[in-house]
Amino acid sequence: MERTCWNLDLSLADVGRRVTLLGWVSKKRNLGSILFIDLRDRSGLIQIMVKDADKIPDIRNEYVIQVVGMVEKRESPNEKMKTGAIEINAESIKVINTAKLTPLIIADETDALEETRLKYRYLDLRRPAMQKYFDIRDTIKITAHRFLHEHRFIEIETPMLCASSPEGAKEYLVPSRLHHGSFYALPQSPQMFKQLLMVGGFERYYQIARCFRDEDLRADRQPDFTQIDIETSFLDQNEFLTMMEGLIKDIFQSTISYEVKLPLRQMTYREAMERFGSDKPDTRFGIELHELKRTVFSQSTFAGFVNSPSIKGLCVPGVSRETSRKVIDNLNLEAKKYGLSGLSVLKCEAKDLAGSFVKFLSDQEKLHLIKEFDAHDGDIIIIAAGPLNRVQPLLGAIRLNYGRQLNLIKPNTYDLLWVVDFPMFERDIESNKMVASHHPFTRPKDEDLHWLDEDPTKALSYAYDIVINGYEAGGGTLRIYDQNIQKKIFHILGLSDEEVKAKFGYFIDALQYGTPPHGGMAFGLDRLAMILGGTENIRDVIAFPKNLAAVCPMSGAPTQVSDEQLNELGIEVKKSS
RNA sequence: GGACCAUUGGUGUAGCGGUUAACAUGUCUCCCUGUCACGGAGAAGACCACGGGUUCGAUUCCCGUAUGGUCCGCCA
Repeated sequence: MERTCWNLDLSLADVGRRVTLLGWVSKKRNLGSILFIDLRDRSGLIQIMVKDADKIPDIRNEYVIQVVGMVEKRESPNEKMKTGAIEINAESIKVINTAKLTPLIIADETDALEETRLKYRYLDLRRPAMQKYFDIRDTIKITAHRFLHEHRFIEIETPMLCASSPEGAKEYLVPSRLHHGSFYALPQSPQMFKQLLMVGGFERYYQIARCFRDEDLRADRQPDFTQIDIETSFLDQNEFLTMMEGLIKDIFQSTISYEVKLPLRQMTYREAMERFGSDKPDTRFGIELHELKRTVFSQSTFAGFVNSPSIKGLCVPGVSRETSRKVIDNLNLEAKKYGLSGLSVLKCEAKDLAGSFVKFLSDQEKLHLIKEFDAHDGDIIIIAAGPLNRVQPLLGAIRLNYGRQLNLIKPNTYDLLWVVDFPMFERDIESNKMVASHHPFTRPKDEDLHWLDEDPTKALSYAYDIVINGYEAGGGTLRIYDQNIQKKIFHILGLSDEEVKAKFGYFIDALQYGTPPHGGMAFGLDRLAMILGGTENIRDVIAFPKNLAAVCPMSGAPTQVSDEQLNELGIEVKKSS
């Protein structure tokens, strides 16, 4: 169609130029015999000025129009607009298409609820704020492509239709029409393929990879999502992390012009859990966790403390007055979520502690607590007791809630760090079996190999997460290439040779033909876009996302299919009552 | 699988055991020559999510269901 440029291509330099613009009517301001139209295209808004409003056709919001006119300097510029110094003096306006009244206001300050926005996503996406998220997302991808290409990576696509693998997240299954009763699985990640590409000799691979996980959703979790998936050969952990830091630095620079200082800090998993109660700590504010079992309460006679393997606490400044009965009830509710019967809240008043729990404390313990936290009047101290793997996450969650509630996190600040040295194994609470913390191909740290025989839970791994502002923005591991160690790991996981063969057969085979030392990671593209775009909702950076019930509010997916389709696939569906 | 919160004109909110259900915004009509969240005047627009209960009376209180959101489990 006839179009001379996009809106934001124009500036004062173009005054006097005759242009033809295309776009949507964003806003109309009719002052009688002068009419203003804000015309929106993908680049942004520009003001159209119509001197003789009677001569133009009836136009309403979101009509698609073509405007022919002269670029003029404005009598009264608008500094808030990028094109605020100029306007288009319209000679003619042509309606290219009309629009129904939209169910939501198409402006950055839309007041529509997310439910409505998702139902009419195609309209929501017209909002400049939304388009900005996708610009950022695109810039991340372009930057990654360029950086990785320059570092001799090659992008290779791996299959979407894969063999089901028994470990890890639940998979989306795709029935086979040609093989009734058999199913493909959509990849949770290209994990095995990328390792096989290392066996295949590519040395440096990447892929902007779609991944699928049939798990319950969260504000930062979608069932289909995108990773910048990376694998390299012949790099040790620090060589690899240094390279990835370069990528992250470039991404921050190109998207938001933020300079990331390198090298990034490394914090061990253990330290992150002990100090912040999270393996993805937001370290932009304090309220750190303190160990109390060995210190303040070493002599405690309180039954709840004596029998607890750990007691930890934190001190929240200045919230004593707001800490009503209801607030304390909610804290206890939070504790129950984490499998603890409750927690203790103490208020610091008149250089002493108050609250229903003080009766269980000796004077010495009270003084010790105040000193431990350097607590002042108006502060509260929250204490949780129980198994460490519940106490720490609980206090970590409470810490984060207060950090947000008290606005302790400065906006537009970025906190990047590596969390390293994850344990190889965890003990599953229900089955008491040993399970791999990451996956069974994660390489144990050289200096921890002896623990595999002595006490596997003490063995740490070459595993690393990049944590940005309290989000796990990516993670990965070095992989095992020594088959003897691999056998030992399977043994610890309680897998027999037959089970290994059945579960990982072709993969284990492949590793026996000269596998290079290798390792990699995957960045969550959606999470990066979310962090850099400044939103806490991953749905904002995904064009057509699913809601928490894994339903697409616009298309209605998943939907029922016809009996013909099912017959062809040899599938019978149980009618749910 | 579990916990909590929400559901009121198109949109977003307020509200209360008895109301003409309020406000903002959007929409429509009229007026307006420099607006830009334009302004002014007026109008239309709501079985207060659904089902049951308590009550003389329920949009309001209670229970259930549905939908949505946040979290725990889960996410090698």
